[in-house]
Amino acid sequence: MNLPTIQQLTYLVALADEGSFSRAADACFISQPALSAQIKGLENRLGQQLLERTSRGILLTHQGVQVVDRARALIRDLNDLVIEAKNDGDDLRGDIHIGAIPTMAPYLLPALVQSLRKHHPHSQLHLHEEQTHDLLQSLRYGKLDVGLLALPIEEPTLSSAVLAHDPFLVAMSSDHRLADTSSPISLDRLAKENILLLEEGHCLRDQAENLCIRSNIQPSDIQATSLPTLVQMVAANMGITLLPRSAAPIEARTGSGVMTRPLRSSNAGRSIGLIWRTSSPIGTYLTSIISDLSTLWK
Amino acid sequence: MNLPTIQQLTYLVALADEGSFSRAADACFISQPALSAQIKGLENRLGQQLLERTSRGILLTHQGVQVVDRARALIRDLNDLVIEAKNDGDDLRGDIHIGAIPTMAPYLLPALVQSLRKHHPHSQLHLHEEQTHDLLQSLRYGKLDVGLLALPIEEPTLSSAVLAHDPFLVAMSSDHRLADTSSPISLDRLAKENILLLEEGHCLRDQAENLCIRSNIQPSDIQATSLPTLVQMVAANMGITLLPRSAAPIEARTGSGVMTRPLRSSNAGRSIGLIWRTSSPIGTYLTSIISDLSTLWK
DNA sequence: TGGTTTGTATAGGATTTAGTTATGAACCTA
DNA sequence: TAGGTTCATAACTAAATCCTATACAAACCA
Repeated sequence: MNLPTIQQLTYLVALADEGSFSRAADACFISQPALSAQIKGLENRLGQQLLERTSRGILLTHQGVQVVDRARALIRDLNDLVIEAKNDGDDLRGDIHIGAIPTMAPYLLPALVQSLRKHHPHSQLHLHEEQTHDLLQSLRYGKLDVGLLALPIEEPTLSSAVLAHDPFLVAMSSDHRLADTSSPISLDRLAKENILLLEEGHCLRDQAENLCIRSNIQPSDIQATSLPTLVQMVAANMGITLLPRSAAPIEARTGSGVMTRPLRSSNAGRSIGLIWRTSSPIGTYLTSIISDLSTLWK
Repeated sequence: MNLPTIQQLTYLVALADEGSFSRAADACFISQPALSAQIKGLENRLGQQLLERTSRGILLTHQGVQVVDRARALIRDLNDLVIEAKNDGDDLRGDIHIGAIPTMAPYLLPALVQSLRKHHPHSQLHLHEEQTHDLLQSLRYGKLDVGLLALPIEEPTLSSAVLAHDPFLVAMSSDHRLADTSSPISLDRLAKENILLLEEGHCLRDQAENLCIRSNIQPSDIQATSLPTLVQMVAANMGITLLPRSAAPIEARTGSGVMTRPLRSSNAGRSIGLIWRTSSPIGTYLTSIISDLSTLWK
């Protein structure tokens, strides 16, 4: 079915208000014949005579009155739609789905959430914890809007920004023989130690493993399913591990039975970054978040 | 402000429903580039990105969801408007203003009203009593939709139809010396009588007066303000008068003190007719009324 | 890894729609 | 009867809309 145009309805309303074709045409800033043609078109589409043309102006038929009433409401609603849509511009609204990898979520998400809530108080945040691979997939499919993970990630459809560098610390039980001081320790000293790693799938595992390989260190074949578990194993003196500095305040807090020492003359670690679809408008709104967090985590 | 088009909103809704430009374009029976262009235009008008274009289809932004919701409602309302307007075709609806001249209203309006209510039960009838001149003016200005009056009336913007012929009867007091029989009476016999007429302004007066002049009869200079008054004067034996046959059943009913005799070999009288603006759609609906009444009053 | 499918965007041209001015006929008013 | 209304019509122009063809990117699949 061929629907009437909003324009036609607008003209009809003007015609009803002004009471004559010529005045209505002036009010609409178009010529009188143009208005005549549009009204005629509207009457044709509706299959109804909406008004009587008299020598003195116009008279609305009963159908005309009905249509004008509804048209007014319709135009008002359409205006509302536009206003509403235009207002919706200064901050993000609605649901934002945030994903974070498990080795970052507990330690870094709180600050991200805080910053987002500060800048975009009208949005509802939803938090998800996924490993990098799944997180990227969810991002591509629109299940997530932003991801917090380790960079670099090179993907044509995704954009990312580094927030901070997250150096690795050596974590060991407080009883461990290397725990006599908290001064930097060189990588060589770890060669004889039993190095515990996370299980496959965690990008942190890959990063730590790579570091070991590059330093000719053979890691243990015991694998932990999560960072807290890993730290528990360290606390139980089953070995030592490489712990991101960002996790230390929580995992190696005083009383945890675990202590950390930085690596000497090495900036081994991971990059903490945000990632999002390039096509998503969220990119625009993330700049302030990024500057917030990179300051905080400097 | 440049409002979005209903078409653009329709396309947006289709896009939201189908999830991809190509499928939505198919559903709308247009090409995919055409749809792309329209959606782009809509986004421009709203100043908002409504959706993300991904390699796999589309994702609605938060603004997109909002706009789609409102757009659905708008399209539904517009459809309602069309359906409502189209349905409004089989019978008349709403207010119909009917005017009748005072010498017809009491006797003929009831049947007209009955017929209108039968054929157009959804309309509200409003009755007005005006003399011909004012009635025609009200008709032209749209204050009335139909008039019941004496024809012929030749006006370029008005159409009319004759319903019946309404012959004049001679009305006299039952005590009158002509009241000895109810057989036809010739015009000549009235020459010596005192003929009472209505006051100026009533078309019935003009018609009766013309008949008198043509027949060389001098009417009385006493004038009645209304037909019932005139009949009262006749009953009081102040003279006789010419009474339309349509008024007789009421004005000269048994017990009224008045009786009537037809005119011999004369079809003097008036034509009962309907009149309306040619430009008014009511003309279409009047045909059945006209056939009703012309049968009834044959 | 290369071909196919499935997405969207862009370019150029045809068509339709909406607008213009000019003009005309009917009517009101002075 | 002249002049100013009214709306309608005609002929033309401008712009919006849509088409086909093409490009290009990503996902899929053998």
